[in-house]
Amino acid sequence: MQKYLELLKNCPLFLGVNDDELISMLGCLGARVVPFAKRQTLMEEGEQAKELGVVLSGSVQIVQVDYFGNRNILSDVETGELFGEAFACAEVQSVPISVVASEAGEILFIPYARIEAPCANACGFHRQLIHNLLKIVAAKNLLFHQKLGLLSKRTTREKLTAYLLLQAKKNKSNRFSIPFDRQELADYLGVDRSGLSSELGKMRREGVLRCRKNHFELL
Amino acid sequence: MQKYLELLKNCPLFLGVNDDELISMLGCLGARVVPFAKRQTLMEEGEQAKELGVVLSGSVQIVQVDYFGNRNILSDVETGELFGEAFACAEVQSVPISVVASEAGEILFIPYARIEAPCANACGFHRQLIHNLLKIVAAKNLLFHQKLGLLSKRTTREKLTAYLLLQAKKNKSNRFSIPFDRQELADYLGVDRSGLSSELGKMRREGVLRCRKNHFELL
DNA sequence: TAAAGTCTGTTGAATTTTCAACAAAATAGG
DNA sequence: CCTATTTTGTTGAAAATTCAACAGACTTTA
Repeated sequence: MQKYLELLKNCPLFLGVNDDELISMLGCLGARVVPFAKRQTLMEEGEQAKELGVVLSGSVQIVQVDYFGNRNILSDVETGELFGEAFACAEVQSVPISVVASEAGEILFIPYARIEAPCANACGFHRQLIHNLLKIVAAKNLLFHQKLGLLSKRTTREKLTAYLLLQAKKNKSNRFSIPFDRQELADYLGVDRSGLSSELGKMRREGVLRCRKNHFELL
Repeated sequence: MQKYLELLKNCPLFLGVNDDELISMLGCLGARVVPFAKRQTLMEEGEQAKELGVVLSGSVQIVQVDYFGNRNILSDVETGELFGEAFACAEVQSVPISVVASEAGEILFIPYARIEAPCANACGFHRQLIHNLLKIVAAKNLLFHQKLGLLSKRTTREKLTAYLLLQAKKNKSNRFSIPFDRQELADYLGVDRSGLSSELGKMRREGVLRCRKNHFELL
């Protein structure tokens, strides 16, 4: 846990929390660190969402798989970010998604009940955490708006360029890496992988794009 | 305002608020009622989101329009529901959507700053409202997950049937009305209107569906 | 009630996507 | 360092979507 203190201090969930308090707070919250391997499932569709997860290292993806086995990647969660918080806050009985590790690492799981209810020690930070959570969940709403904007585009080309422009903006640079391989990007954009590859080839030939593996440059 | 008290008491935003308190609370919050006409824009893309809206009567749609004029309907907001709350909570400088009335009615606008900050009178309900907001925003996240599930389907037929099944489930009945005309439904599902119409015709001929105007029955 | 306007369903052609299959390139593991 | 596996790019054919155009049904309003 000690080695992640710096990360946690900068995590939006703990914004405004005194550095000294952080450790005792984590104890009060009943937080626990869980290591995981690549491809491991951290939260299964249908489960009850009692905890939220903070990615301490590695990365995870939020995925849905429909009746016919089509994978839909809803989002990618990087170090310092949260997952499952919306389901916990909404107190859903059955989460509609699975969380799968894309890179091995460690998660900090925090029982939501401990965040929500003022505890026996009358810790003062619950109010702050709830405020932070509200802002985080609201910000995720914005991300969903963005993603809906991508998926509502009609062609692979439009989806792809809109996605790449968003990434460039997010990274404040025309050169950036994406957290997906080709198949994952296709599942994220809701398009066919081969069509995506061929569209990338076309853009390369048109000279608007350079890419190698998951590193891209817009020209 | 008086005539909407019953509605507001059942509004998730005011869950747990004492009936007597409601009136004085609304005053303390600086809430104001605004009437609007059909097709009127209630919130414009690019604005700062300082207020959230509660639909008292009528209904509104959350829409995005891209560079080429393609309309994307993100959601439909009915009586008693909220809009703009996520942008207010996330304190965004520029909302990425517009809110347009689909039916004339009235809105209760509430400045978010008044909800968030404990007021001079030290009203006790701020904590409760924040909790309610958190749950509401988290629940909207779930709705977005659903919509992403729809949009990630590859064919018009799949999107349409998934949407109709969701509506049937939501209404707990195979007979239900939808809040969209054909063009709006197409813009909601991200498909071509004529293709949607023709798919509906096909389903009718297959005998799996009956529909007239915006009333549907699944067989 | 008539006229104007809007909404819906149909059509066929052009475009785009999906699907399946394969080979080259890259990666991982022993 | 070599082999097995995974990832990526390409292809062509089949399927589906989009687009534009139009006519009939339905609404609105004058």
